[in-house]
Amino acid sequence: MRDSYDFRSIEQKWQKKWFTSRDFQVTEHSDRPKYYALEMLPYPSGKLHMGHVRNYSLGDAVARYLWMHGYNVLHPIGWDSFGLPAENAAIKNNTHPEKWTLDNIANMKRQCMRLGISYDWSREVTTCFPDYYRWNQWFFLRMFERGIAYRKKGIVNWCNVCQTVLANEQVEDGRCWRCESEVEKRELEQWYFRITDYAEQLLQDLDQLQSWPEKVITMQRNWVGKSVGAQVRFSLEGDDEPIEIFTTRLDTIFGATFMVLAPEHPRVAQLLTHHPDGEKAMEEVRKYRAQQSQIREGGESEKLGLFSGSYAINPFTHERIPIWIANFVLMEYGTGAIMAVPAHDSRDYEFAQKYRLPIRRVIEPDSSSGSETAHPETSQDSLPYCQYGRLIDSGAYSGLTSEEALQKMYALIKAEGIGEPTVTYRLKDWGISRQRYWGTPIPIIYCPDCGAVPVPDDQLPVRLPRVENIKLGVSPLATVAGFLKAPCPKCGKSGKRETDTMDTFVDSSWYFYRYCDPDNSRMPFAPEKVKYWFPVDQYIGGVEHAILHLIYMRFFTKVMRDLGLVTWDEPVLNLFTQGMVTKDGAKMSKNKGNVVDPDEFVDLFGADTVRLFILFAAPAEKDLDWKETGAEGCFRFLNRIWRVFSNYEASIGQPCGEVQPRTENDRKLLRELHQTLQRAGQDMSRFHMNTAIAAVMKFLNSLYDYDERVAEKNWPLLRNVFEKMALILSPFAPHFCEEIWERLGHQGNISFQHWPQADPVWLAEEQIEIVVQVNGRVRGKLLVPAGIDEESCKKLALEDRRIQSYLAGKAIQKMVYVPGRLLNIVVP
RNA sequence: GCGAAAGUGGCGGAAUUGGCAGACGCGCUGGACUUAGGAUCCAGUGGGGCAACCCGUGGGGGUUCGACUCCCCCCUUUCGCACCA
Repeated sequence: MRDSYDFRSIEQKWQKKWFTSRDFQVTEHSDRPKYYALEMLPYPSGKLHMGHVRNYSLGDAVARYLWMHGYNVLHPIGWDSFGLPAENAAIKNNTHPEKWTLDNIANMKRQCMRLGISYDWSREVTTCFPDYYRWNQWFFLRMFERGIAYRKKGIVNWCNVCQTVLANEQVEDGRCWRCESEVEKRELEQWYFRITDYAEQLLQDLDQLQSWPEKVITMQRNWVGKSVGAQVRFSLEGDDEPIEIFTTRLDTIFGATFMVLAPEHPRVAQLLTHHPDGEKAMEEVRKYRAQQSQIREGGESEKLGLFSGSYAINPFTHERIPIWIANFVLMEYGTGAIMAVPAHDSRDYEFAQKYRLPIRRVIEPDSSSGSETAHPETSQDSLPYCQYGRLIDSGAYSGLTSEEALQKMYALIKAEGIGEPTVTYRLKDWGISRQRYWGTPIPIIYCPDCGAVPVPDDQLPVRLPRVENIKLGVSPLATVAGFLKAPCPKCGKSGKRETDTMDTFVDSSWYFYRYCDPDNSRMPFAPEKVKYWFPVDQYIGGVEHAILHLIYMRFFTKVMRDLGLVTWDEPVLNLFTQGMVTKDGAKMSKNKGNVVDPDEFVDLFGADTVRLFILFAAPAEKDLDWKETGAEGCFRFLNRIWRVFSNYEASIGQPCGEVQPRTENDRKLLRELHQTLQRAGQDMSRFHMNTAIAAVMKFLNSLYDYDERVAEKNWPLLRNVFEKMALILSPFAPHFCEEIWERLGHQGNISFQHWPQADPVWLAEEQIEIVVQVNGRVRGKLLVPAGIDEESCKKLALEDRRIQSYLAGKAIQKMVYVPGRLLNIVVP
């Protein structure tokens, strides 16, 4: 790398300047319009990986680009610093989670600084500090007051080897991510957030998120999983207590030939007491339950079921139908019981075939609506038929369409009191309890008399006590006597603190509000500060957060709105999901040993090159394969600029007069410069960083061309060229551009200069090239004056010898003329 | 199985509204400068053919003067969901 520009000293110089003179610190007091650029806050796992570098390079390009457009840009960073990995690392390395975490933060902060990202470091938020997590507790208490935070028994993932609850994300293919033993389901008492109360809003307000990726919207919509249907009570034969089922296809109820309960359904045990061989049946049911509690390993497992011995009455046909218990019905969804309509549901059909249960067709394709080519259906082979259609063999409803029948049937069940139209959601309440140490203590004291009592606000934060020697199998906080015992805030009697901590997704649900007012000790944030900065104008992060984090933060904002803290429904206007950084096509992971360390490449090429390459190598939303030779190419590009700049520096270093193009070469270069400005600006506003950079590279080639063929250089022009190049490249390679900017005799941070606009005068070409086609094939090109009219252009084309040879005296059928573009001559 | 996105040179990728396919970069080939080149500069680089020219955007149809782009069918890959009643 001999002869390369001295990126080490240049980058150090500017980083020092930016951060000591606090160039990027912002306040709400500005006459510029505000812009909030946000990147997902990192988990401090040790060192930055290339995914972080990509995220922050993108965010920084956006932030600096907007500064140059006159905005007051908030661009903060923080650390999502509670969580399991810290605890695991502590156990493994015999250290403390706090030390491990703070060391990692220090290292990663150094790495961020080294990349020259324009963060406002005065707003750094660290979620494991009491001045942050006390507000988690504060939010918890507000939610507790409103019944949004509540305690209930729930099914959780339990690893018997590690003796702990696992988050869903920590269960991979039904096994514990650490010890790979099978995960069980356990019933435990846990704290929950009633996110289901917001299910409808979370769904509805997706419409406000016009510039979120379609993919994320779809994933969220599916996650909330709304189904419109009805709950219907089926009375039992010889039993007063009916069983309620949920269906979205009430129109098929005349075809309901049996009922199926989930193995966990509360009525199962009671029903089986009437079973001739109840013991054995119960044994079978336990098998199903055990099977269900393991998470199934992909694909559907075989449907198994047994007859309960009891019968229900179909409220529409008044027929008695057998009640079965089967492994394919889920207790968690709907009512845990279904009416089975084998003719019109593929699962019911499969089950009915296996156990030889009656199948009755009640819907047929609606030939009157739709383009259905009316096959004379021979019922058997076209079943199950799962679409809407027209009802048959359905009593008074026969002949109606599904839609018509549904409305009438909903009305009937309501009138008869046997059911009601219902909406169900897949979304479940958010279980936030973790039997772990490194997290926010839940601010609750259990009093033998008063029950679960909230810790009063003035006693916040409930500090996380220091626990040495964290062990498995023991809830760490329960081992700290000084923490565990606490007087009941209501009656003063001796009580016990909650020893569970909060899910770390709570921390990341509102951190971006805290950035607006990070030092507030009276409130999570001052509403007026948040009001100034919000909503987030651009959020950038990995698509892996499409569901959890991005739904939780939307939920939190809605709760905050209901608490009167904010006035909007949605916190983030625009979301951009970047692609992954891979190596040799595979996700980087320690196991595979293909992790690329950013530090190594910053050492080798400098931060500007690394940033440039990571934005250039692929469109930002797609996966990017890290290639060292590619990074070298970007390094070469910066060096090429540097080389030609160094040659000219003495002549253009100081302002040297007006730009006056004198020759055709001058004019050509100037035109190309302005075309580049145009292109780069357009591309950046569309997040097409790769093509924006390509445009500048292309321009550099023109500059080399100019350098080679023009002996008498136009210094004012070249000065202008370097100014503009430095400006448009500065969001990507800021140190490099600052240096050039300074050497051109300018003062002041280049990111606060105006983005250079293309001058329309120089965008207009005097001569344009018209493509001439014959029958759609390119047969020639004409250089014509820009304002040429259609007739002269056609005339020129027909006079062209080459074109004539293709026409060969044939009669012209048609000529298609696209002004400024092409002429297509059609001949037989 | 359902849903979404995507398939373009040796590779990463370009191509506002249908209008010169392959910008830009990597790699490769040749040359220059050099004791040297893994530095730099210049030239070339989709395939076939000496050439004129022909063929080329996963495959097959279609619409159009004109299709990477629009429509229909099929194949492949990636991602998401996965017994949701």
